[in-house]
Formats: sequence, C-alpha cells, structure tokens
Amino acid sequence: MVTIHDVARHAGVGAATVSRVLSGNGYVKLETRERVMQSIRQLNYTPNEMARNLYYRKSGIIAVMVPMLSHPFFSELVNAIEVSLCNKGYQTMVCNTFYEKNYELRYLEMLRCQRVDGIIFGAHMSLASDQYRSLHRPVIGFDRRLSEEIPFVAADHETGGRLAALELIGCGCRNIVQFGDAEDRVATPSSRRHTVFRKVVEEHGIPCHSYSERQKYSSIDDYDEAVARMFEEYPEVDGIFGTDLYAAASLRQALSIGRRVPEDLRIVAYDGTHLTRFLYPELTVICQPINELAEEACRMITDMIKGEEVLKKELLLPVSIRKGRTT
Amino acid sequence: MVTIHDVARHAGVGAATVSRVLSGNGYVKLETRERVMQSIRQLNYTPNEMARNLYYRKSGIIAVMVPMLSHPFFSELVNAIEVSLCNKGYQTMVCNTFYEKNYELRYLEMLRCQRVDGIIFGAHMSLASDQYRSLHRPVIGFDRRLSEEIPFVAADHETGGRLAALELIGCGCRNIVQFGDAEDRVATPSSRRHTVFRKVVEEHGIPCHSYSERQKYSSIDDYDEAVARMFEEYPEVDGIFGTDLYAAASLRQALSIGRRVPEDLRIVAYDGTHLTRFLYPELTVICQPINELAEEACRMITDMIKGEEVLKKELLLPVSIRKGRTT
DNA sequence: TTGAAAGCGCTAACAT
DNA sequence: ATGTTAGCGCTTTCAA
Repeated sequence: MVTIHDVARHAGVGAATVSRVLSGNGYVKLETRERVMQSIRQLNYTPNEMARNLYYRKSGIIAVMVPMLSHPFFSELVNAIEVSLCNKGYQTMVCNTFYEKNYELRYLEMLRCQRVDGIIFGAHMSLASDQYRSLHRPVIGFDRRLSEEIPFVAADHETGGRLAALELIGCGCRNIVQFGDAEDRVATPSSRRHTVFRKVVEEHGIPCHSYSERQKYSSIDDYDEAVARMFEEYPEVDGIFGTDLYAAASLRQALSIGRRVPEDLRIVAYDGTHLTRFLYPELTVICQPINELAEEACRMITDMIKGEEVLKKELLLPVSIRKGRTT
Repeated sequence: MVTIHDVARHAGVGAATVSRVLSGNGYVKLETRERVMQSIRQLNYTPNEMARNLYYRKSGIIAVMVPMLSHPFFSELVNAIEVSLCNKGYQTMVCNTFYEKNYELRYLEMLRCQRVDGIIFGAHMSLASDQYRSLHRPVIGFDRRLSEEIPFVAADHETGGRLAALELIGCGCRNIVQFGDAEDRVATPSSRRHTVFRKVVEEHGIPCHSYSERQKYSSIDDYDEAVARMFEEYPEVDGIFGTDLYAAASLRQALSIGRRVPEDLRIVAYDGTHLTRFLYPELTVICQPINELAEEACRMITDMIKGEEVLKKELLLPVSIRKGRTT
C-alpha cells in the first residue's frame, strides 16, 4: 500500500505538504502542488481512511439496527435511511438483531469502541433503559422509546389505529380481529395503535379480538400459520386489521377458502409497504411515512453527532389512509 | 474517551501489559492480570477499534452494492449476506447504486482507501472491466461478470429460463410475452435466462415477444406501467414470464380486467422472493437459491480477504421451480 | 514477567 | 511556502 510518505519522497517534499495539497488547507506553491499531484497520480495514491478516522475520532459510519432486513417494512426503511445518510456523507451499516438481546448488545459495543459514530435503533427494545442511557453517545430510537433522554421518531400510531378502526366500523363490521397486542404490555409507540384500535372498536359496541404477535418471526410461514389459526378459531370474523404481512396473508387465505372480499370480509393493512401495491383486490392501508421518518431519523442522528442538542426529543409524523377495495 | 494508557496508569502497569491482558497473548502474572481487569472495569474501558484497524490494516467491514435495497430480491439477498458475514465476524455495509455509475465509482473508492476489506458487487455493472481489475483487492461479482479474474457467483439462469419456457409451453400457451431483454445486449449472467427462454419458446414454434426492462426503476409504478402497456399492445397474450414484480403486477392487472388465471392467462415468475408467497392465486415461480448464493458469495469474499486463492472462479447454483396455481 | 519504544498512516501545530 | 514533530490509540518487537 502506498502511503503519504511514499508520495512525499517521490515528489521530493515533506508529508505535510502532500497533506496540504490533498486537503486544500494551507499554502502550497503552484509548482510544488503540481509536482505532488503528479506523484499522487503516478503512484496511484489514495489516503488511508482508517488513519484519518483515528485522527478525527470518527468513522463516518452510522449503524441501523433492525429485527430483520428482509421484512418489507425494514428493507424500505433501511433503504430510505441509506439514501438519506449517503446525502449527508455517511455510510450505512446494517445490523440484524432477530429480536435477540445478544445481538443488540454486540451492536451497542460497536458504538462504544467507536466503530460507528451513531446508531439508529429500529430494533426491538430488549435491554433495560439504563443500558442505553449509559452510552452517552449518539443514539436515536426509531419507533422505540429507549430511555427518557434518547430522542425518537415514530409515526402517529394512535391516529393510525383510530383510522383503521373507524374504517372497519364504517363498513359495518360486527366481528373484528386484529393482529397485535392490545394490552400495552410492550412499551413501543407502535403498539399503541392496537390499544387505540381496540378501544375505538369497543366504544362502538363491537367485539374486538386481538391476536398477540409472536416475539420472533423467522419466516413467512409464521404469518400464514397465525392467520390460518385465526380463521379456525374465529370463523365469523368479518373485519381484520394487521400489518401488511398479516393483511396480505389474510387476504390470500380468505380468497382461497372462497370468502368474498370486501363483501364477507374487510381488511385494513398497516404500514403501506410495496407489497400492498401488488395485491388484488387492492388493500386499504394505513401508510406510515417511511421516507419522512427515515429523513427525520437521519437528521436527528447527524445533528447529535455534530454535537448539536436535539430540541424536539419526540417526533411523531402523520399517517395517511389509502383506500383500496378491501373495505 | 478512556484509552489503554489511562488503564495502564490506573493499574500501575505499562500499556503493553494491558494489551496482553486484553488479547490473551504473552505472559502476565495472575495478580497483575486481575489488577488490570479491575481497572478496565472501573474505568469502563473499551479498546478503540479504529486504532486496531489501523494497526492491522483491516476494517472488518464488507460492502455490498445493490441497485436498490428496497427491491425484494436485493433486500432478501442483503439480509442473507448480513447473516452470513455476521457469522464470519464481519460487519455489512450497504450501498445503493440506483444503477448509477457515479455511485459505483464512489463505492469502489472505499475499497481503495481501505474503508472496507472487500466488496460484493450485486449492482449493475456499468464500468469498464479494467476499472474493476485494477483494484487488485477482494471483489466478487454477484450475478455480474466484472472481469476475467474476478470470481462470481450466480444462479443457473439458463436452466431457469428453460424451465420457465417449458412450463408455459406445457400449459398450451400460444402467445407468450416475457419482461426482459432477449438480445443478449447486457452481459450479465441473469440476462441469459431471457435469451434461453425465447430460444426454447421459438423452438416450439410459438411466438415470443420480449419487453426490454428499463435501465432504472425508481418506484413500483414503473412495473405497473410496463405491464399496463404490455396488455395494451399485446392483448392476446396468454403466457407471461418475468421477475416477481412483473409477474405480480401482471397477475393483479389481469385479475382486475377480468382475465381468468390460469384459464386465460398463465404466469411464471422468476426470483422467488417473499412477495410471491402472498399472492392469490399462488404464482408458479422459478426460485433462485438466495441463501445459498449469499453463503457462497460470503465464503468467496472472506477467503479472498484471508489471502486464499479462490479456485472456482465461476459458481453457478441450481434454480428450482415451485408450482403454483398460475400455470 | 514487564516496560519502553517503534510503528500503523494521517493531520496540525510549530518552526523556519 | 515548507519540513519537522508530536500525536490519534493500539500492538508488537526488543530489551531488561
């Protein structure tokens, strides 16, 4: 590997001069500059990023932790984050956690050892909040309230849950099922949509059955199985609410057992990933503003890295409803 | 930030001793070791990765370049790569290229400046092959023949194209359309499936119309538009072949204009992403072995990084057909 | 068994 | 306008 000293020797100057030419800082005689440039080109020199990083104590890399990248919501999210970070001059490191604490810990370690400048936490929160707090480094939660001091960004899930409920109620549903835990046992902002959904449904005097999501999804089959079990246990269901994957699996199975949608069964999806655009009949879906969420998350984390205090610690972005043919 | 010297001072030893304790190399008296360990814990010390990386001249990071992470095929691929690299002790950096040469160049630069130890090229190949060759660093092509010396891994697309063709022919299709360029203008292994597909179809005396894929996809709408145009230009079509997204868009539009699948129209998809599992009727699909492809790609790149010569420069993995209800 | 010192490749302060 | 030097934080000879 050719170093700055090789270039310096080749050009007959000191290393500092080469550095000056490269950075554009400081004065360099035109003639010297050109000689240096030529040496750089001849030796095909590229400055070593690791040395620079060590000096500046920053890696220029931001990690984004998600439970599973292949999940459409997270792949679209990470995609948007990558775009946004790239525009801000950062590289994106992806970290799958598979809902496992060990992975989370390992990735937190990357922050402490300065491998990354910051972390966007899109993963399940499984650690005690003081473990996050004790970091004292740039961390933000995506849809996760990690601790009081750690800023987070999320969609306005309460409104999302309400919109979904009203949509199904408006269609005249009498037996509603949602995939998600309505007990508020999980403290993530996104779980609130299920609490609100149930509340609104029951306020209208309609029974609402909630199927808790499993802790961990390893494959698509998990969704299919959950939906199959639901249809078995709750055959009279006429309104379903769940994330895109649950909604899609419900739609598919409903059609395959001959139930008419939306006549016999209405479905409202949540998230609005690309998947919903490929289904027939088109799903009615509550869309999270993925791009905007990503943009804000990146703005927050880069501000924190720059040392600026993030003023608004909790940022909720509005959801929207896209009406399809399943309601 | 607390450094190794802080720990050394705190424990009343030299920095080298702390290093020995940390690495487990060399002899350290039990008593000293324990004193050092205690200091490490008390000061909450974590070794700085950047300094280590500089010393060892490696970052422990591998970049994977894809056109667009939100595309289901690439998100599943990168997911599998992340898992595989993680098991091998590497971090994964994602790089979207959006089919643009500038991005590719920028990412190649990361290799030269030692920001990453290697690159898996899952992106469109837009540079001249000597630009890749001149790297002399660990690079492998995923579905891309970058230059003669650069190893690559891909699915056996020729067989894939043949299987798809035979499937549609076997269903009695007389007017077949495929989404993809059958002219072999693009030199990627994956484009071969379209050449073979057309060849097999025409050998059976059936006309085959090929819709060239666009260079760049920015949104899902692009697929929808292409399919809509196809149905308009080629209303008599009774057999369609295309990647999952084309197949899914075709299925949706076919159903929405009242065409019966598979009675009036048969569809064979290519790739086998999760998307295909959510459609009704279930798509018949030629599946790429994504996990195995990722596994092999990672094995190759890590071998190259270790300095081992990759023996088999071209690795083709078998595809499989999953029969659904669209044929 | 341990510490001092020389690097890894770069930048910036300080001389000149 | 340019070179020398002292780090950034770590690891590894080498000497004691």
